[in-house]
This record gives sequence, structure tokens and C-alpha cells, in this order.
Amino acid sequence: MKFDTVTIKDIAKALNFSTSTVSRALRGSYEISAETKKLVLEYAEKINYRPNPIALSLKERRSQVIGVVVCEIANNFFSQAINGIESIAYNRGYHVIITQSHESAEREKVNVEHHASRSVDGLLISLSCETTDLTFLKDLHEKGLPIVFFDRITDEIDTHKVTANNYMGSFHATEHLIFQGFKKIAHITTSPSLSITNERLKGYADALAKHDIPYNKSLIKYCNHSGMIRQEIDELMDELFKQKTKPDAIFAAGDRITTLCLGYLKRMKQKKEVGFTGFTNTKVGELFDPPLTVVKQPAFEIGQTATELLIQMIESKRPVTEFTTKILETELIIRESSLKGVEV
Amino acid sequence: MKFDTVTIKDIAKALNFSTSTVSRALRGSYEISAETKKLVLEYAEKINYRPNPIALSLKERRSQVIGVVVCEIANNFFSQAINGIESIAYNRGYHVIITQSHESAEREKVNVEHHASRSVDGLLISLSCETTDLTFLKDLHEKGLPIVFFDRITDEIDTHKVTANNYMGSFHATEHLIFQGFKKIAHITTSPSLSITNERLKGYADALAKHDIPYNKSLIKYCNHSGMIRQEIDELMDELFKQKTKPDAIFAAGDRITTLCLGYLKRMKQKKEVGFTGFTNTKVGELFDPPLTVVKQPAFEIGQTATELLIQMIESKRPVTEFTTKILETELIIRESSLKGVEV
DNA sequence: CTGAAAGCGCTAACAA
DNA sequence: TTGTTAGCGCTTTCAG
Repeated sequence: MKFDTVTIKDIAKALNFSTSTVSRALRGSYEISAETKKLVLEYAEKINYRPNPIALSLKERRSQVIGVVVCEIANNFFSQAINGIESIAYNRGYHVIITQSHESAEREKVNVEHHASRSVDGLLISLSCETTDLTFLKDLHEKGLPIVFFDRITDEIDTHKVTANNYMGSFHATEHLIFQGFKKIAHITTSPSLSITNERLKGYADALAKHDIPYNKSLIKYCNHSGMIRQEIDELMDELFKQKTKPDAIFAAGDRITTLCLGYLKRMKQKKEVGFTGFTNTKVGELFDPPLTVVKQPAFEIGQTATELLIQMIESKRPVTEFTTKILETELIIRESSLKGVEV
Repeated sequence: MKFDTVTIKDIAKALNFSTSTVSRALRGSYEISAETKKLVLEYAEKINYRPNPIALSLKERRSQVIGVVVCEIANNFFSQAINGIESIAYNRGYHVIITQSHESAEREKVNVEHHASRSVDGLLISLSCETTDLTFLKDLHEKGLPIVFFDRITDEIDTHKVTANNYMGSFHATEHLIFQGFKKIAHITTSPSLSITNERLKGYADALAKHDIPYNKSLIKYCNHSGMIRQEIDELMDELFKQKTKPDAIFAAGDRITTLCLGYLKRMKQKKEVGFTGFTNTKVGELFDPPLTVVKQPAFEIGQTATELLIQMIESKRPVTEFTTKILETELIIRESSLKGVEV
């Protein structure tokens, strides 16, 4: 607490014990007489004593805090993942504090280092799309800070990772569009620097290949800001619809991108003509016009799994050296936006 | 940092100074020779020294951290408000850490006290709908912790408050429905314990009164969980449509409630018949079927304003005793969902 | 079973 | 200008 809070010292003084005795009584140390323990506990209760976690962190280098860094909480995937994180963490006695990078590499670094310097016990991170230099994370990792990557992961650091099966999610979504008869499927995706981008691109490409549809580079558009900036999407879409091979369907690779693309199509009155599906965890896909076909990620479970792995690392007696990468399956929810020739 | 980090002591040892000299040099104290300062600064840079904020907090009782407590980040209003908060805070050199109460009074208390005990410099809070006992906040406030309430505020604590003009927002929305010819306007709202609930209810009631429409209690439904639980909404809606006075329009008072009500109407195939408007900051209202009429709150600005006031309190030399309550105007965005007799 | 004392990293009052 | 010392709240050897 910040202001004139009761400390262990106050208890000691009032009860005429030493601070160490009080400390021991409070932590339920066995080497203390039942009577003293009772006395201390009761008095502490009475004056509403609360241990100071800052002092504890300084001493113990433990905080019972898990730091989370995501690009943006105003994103259905991440807010759901965070709920998964909290659901596990709180049950295991950890606090969760959340920070946003806003897709800025610099902000991400600042957040991570701030977490570390405030002694979080572990870090859960999904990388920003601007991030290229991972040394700040490597350093922390080498110093022994438990880190689990989720969603946007990296090969450069050897630790636990949890992500959706982006490859298969993308493959199925693309194949679904192909089954519907679409032939010129554009893929609007996130920054090429991200793991998810490549996984999804590969799924898309493999689905095309399987069905002998030529892979047309001009139908692939990267958003370097992953949908943070509307103008970027508008420009990409403009290009897309101005070039000679115009798409007959769009497959968007992210929550924000999906919404922005839809907005664009709506404004251009193309919503009904162009087949559409996207990676998004929105809960209101069925309320859209037309109802939205989506690739839904198990966001909550991803958050949970990442947190379980992290806590496992944190609480492990000896350094963990065996790491897993968990891949959770996505779900393709088919609604009208991807059905060919259906008028609502 | 957590593990074998360089401390001021290391620098002192290496350079053969005392720790205090190093400390002073680092903080740019004037009472230090230019040469020493240069030496220290350079060495610190070289070995990548980072001050330990935990130690600082313990000592200084300052942390350059602002704690935020909201019920839920998976809510357009709150995620936008948080972006407003961060936009100001980071420019002023504060870190922002976010926690969620999930509308649980207990969790809220835990989060608040955790923030306080980790020495946040100030607190930004929007109350959970379950909260009735505010003593934990009063205590902290009396001890001098700067607190600013936003959105869901309270009369019980005298401090700065920032909220939308819920009364007028609600009044205009209701009047708009009346202008459209709706006569049996149901109001689905949040928990009666919340400030916003009453403000919105009053706006609704006054709009009815102004147009001589009887206020019918059976058309008012409270969600005690503010839309966290779908079943609650479904039951309310069932009741609403089973009673003798069935609503011809619905006015929903929150982001989650809005979506859940819409989902219900959709499933009941009532979407086109029943007029609809709701408080929500969704960015995709126009993509809905039908496009959604909304009361939009200046969430970003609310976050910004609250943060400015908070930092002002934090940095004020003497205790602030004059408090303001800022009320920011909402915006009614009219789309088809509230237009009578329009078929899309 | 309990107390004294040191120390986590840092700052600041006091001395020199 | 610099060093010494105490102390923020707590835990933990080491003695008793």
C-alpha cells in the first residue's frame, strides 16, 4: 500500500515480538508456538494487515504476477485469449496485468522490459507485426524469465508456444471457397514478418494447388499494419479491384482486416457479389449482412494452454529444457457470405 | 529485472565510487562533477544498466504506473476508452496496466487492492455492476490514492469523474424511436446499481413523458449481469415477448446487451419487425442486418479526459480538493434498424 | 521457539 | 563534490 499502511513492524511493536517472529507467524512457519501464531494472526486480522508485495518482490524476486503483451485488446481474438489466460491464472493464484503494443515494436519492447523490471514471474506474448529484432526477449529469456509465446510466435526463441492451426484453418477456408466455385480468391493478410501470416499463406496456397488453381501473386495483399489503419486496407482493396484479374472472393486473415474489408465491400456495394470469409473471433458474425463465414480460433483455449505452460515453467524446480509447441484446431463456421449466388 | 541484473552497486564497484555518487550521477543531480557524471553515464550505458523500479517504488512510493480496472475488455466501449487512456498516459511517461473485474465485486476489490499494493500512482476505474460496498475504495481514497472514476461512477466518493451524457443519449435515442412511430418501447438495461443505468433510464422515461407515452414498468428489464450471461438476456426477452404488452421497439443500454438482444431477435425472426437501437461503440454497426442505429459514446475521449485529470491529481503538489465531473456528449447514429416499416 | 542482523536496489540526509 | 549511513517492508540465516 502506498500510504501509512500497517507493516510487520507495527505488529511486532504492538505485540512485543521481533519482526522475524511476526513474519514467521504470518507465513505459518512450523517453528513457531501455536500461541504466538494465534496472537499474531488475530492482531494482523484486526488491524487489517496486508503484506507489501513490492517489498516481497524486491526480496523474493517473485510477484505472483503474469505479464501479458498483445498488440491490441480491441480485437476479438485477443480479448478472448486474455479471458482464457485469466481463467487459469486466477485459479492458480496469479494476477494478470495486460499491456498493448499497438503493433509498435518499440512499445512492445518498453512493455516487456517494464514487466520484467517489475518482476513479473512470467510473460505471455503475442508479437507485434512490426517486430523484427528479438534480442530484448532473448536476453530476458536467457536470464531465466519464463516466456510463452502464443498466436504470433517465433522460431528464434526456444520455449513453449501455443497457436491455432493456422495452416489448416486457412486451407479449409480456401478450399471451401473453391468448392463454392470461386476461382480468383484474393488473400488479404497480415504483415509478412508474422508467423501466422506465413502459415495462413501456405494453407491458402496449398488449397489452390490441390485444386489446380493458379497461385496469382497479385491476389495476395499484405497489410503491414495488420489492419490497424483503415486507409491501408482501402488502398489495397482499391488496387485489387483495379487490376486486370479482379477477385471473385476474398479471404481475410485477421479480425481487424476482416471488418475493414467488409466495410470496403459494403461501401463499394460489392458485398453480395464477392465471396467472403475471414479469420475472426467475432461473436456477431451471424448478425452481419450477409451472415459471415469465419475461421474461428480457439482463442480462450489458446490463452488457457499458454498460461498452464507458463505456470508450469514458473513453478518448476529446475530449469525447463523440453519445450512444446501446441497447435489447436480452428473451426470453419459457414454462413452466407461465402456461398456463391445466394441472395439474402 | 529479475535475474543477476546490473545494479548501481556494480557500477560503483567498477568505477570506485560510492553508490550514492553513482545514483546522483545517474539522476543527473547538479552537485556532481561533469567528469564523474560522464564516466558513470558511459559505463552504465555500456553495461546496459536499468534501474529497478521495484526498488524505486519501495523507496519512493512512486511507480509511474496507472492502474485501470474495468469490467471487461471484450467490450467496444472499454477497449476504446483504454486506448484513450494509453494515448495520454504514455505521452506523460506513465505505464498503464489493465485488469478486468468480469463484473465481479470480489475480483474488482482484489484488483484494486493489488494495484494499490503494487504502488500504482493512481487508479482509473469503472465500477462492476455487482459492486455495492465501496469501502475498499474509500479507504484507499482517504489514504491519498488518486482515483478517477469513469463511465460507471459513484456519488459516494468525492473525486474527479468522467462520463458520457447518458441521460441525453438515452433521451434522444428514445425520442428518435418515438418519432419513428414506435409506441411500446422496451428498455433493456444494466444492473440497477450502476450510475449509468439510472441516467439512461431517466432519459428514456423523460422522452416518453414528453411525448405523452405511458411509462410501462413491464417494458423495463434489468440485466443484473449487464450482458455477461446470454441466458439472462434470453430469459428477459422471452418474458418481454410473452407478456400482454409486447414491445414494438427495443432500446438496449450497453454493448453486450445490444449484441445479445440482436441475436435473440435474429433467432426469433423478429429482426425486421422490431425497431432497435442500443448503446454500443461497435465499429461495424453498418455491416449489420439491418444496419444498426446506435448511441455512440466518446469512449476514447472519456479515457483521455479521465487520464488527464488523474495525472493532474498525481502530480499536484498539494492535495486536490476541488473536483469536477465531466460529461461528454454522445452521438446518435441513425441507420435502418430503428426506422419503421423499412424493409432492406 | 525467538531475536538480531543482514540484505534485496535504491535514494537522501548528514558528514566530510 | 563525494562518501557514509539509514531505511523503504520483508525474509532468512545465524545465534541463542
